[in-house]
Amino acid sequence: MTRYEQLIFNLVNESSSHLTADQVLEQLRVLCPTVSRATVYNNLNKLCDARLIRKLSTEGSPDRFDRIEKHDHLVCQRCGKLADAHFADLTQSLHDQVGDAFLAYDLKVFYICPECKQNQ
Amino acid sequence: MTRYEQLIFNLVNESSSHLTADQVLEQLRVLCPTVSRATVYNNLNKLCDARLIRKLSTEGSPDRFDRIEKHDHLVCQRCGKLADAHFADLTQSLHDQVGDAFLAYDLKVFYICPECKQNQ
DNA sequence: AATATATTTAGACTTAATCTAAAATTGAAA
DNA sequence: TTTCAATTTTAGATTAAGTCTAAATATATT
Repeated sequence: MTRYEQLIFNLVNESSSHLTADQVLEQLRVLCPTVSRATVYNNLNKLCDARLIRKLSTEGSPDRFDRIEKHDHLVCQRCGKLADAHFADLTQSLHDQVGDAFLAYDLKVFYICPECKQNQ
Repeated sequence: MTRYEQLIFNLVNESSSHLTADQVLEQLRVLCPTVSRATVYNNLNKLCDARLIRKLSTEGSPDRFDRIEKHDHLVCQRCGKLADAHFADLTQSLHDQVGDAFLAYDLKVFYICPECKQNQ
């Protein structure tokens, strides 16, 4: 693992906030002020390919990067904010239904987050 | 409902292939050769806001639009192709876990599609 | 028919992400 | 170590998806 790969892996894993590539760049520049945007994308993609982190495509906002550890997400329908959640595990059930071709799943639960509920 | 709203609603509902905005435009131009890209986006977004269709954010490809009727998706990890699927319904269970804030959910199941399995 | 409201249009603009080709770094072999 | 190949980084250009703008057109209301 290269230095940047390690640093970016750590940033994504230590953050609880599903960083965008831009936010990773911003954080990384604290330590390495000259690092380029392309390096951030290169390494984020490499880490995704290696399944060391995962990419979350969220509607209407740039992709976000998340730790690989299995968990689900709550997505606020109003403000778009993401929150981690742990719902009942579907792996076994889906594996049974899909067969050996099954790899993984992604469950997004849409709701109105407490802050938006308050301000409505 | 305006004429274009209706036409676009029909296209999305009659297609089994999760059309992108560009594909909707292409289809629509068969009937209305002068329709503009902005009109397609305007109406797709209006239909989404009205919950008459839904948007699928898929990683690495443009957003796709789908009928609203409840169903899940299989996503090929290799080629990215989407296929419809019906897995056990989670609505009740999620509603119980999330409470009244719950709105809906989106389940994507990653796998290797039969064609990719063949060619590997 | 007159007027207000909503929709459409073409094209400019924005944003996210990728690509490019040169420079810098790393690592292995001699 | 020096040499050479392979990898990584860089800055900036490019691409692609989607939004925005403001004028023109169409629709609805009185």
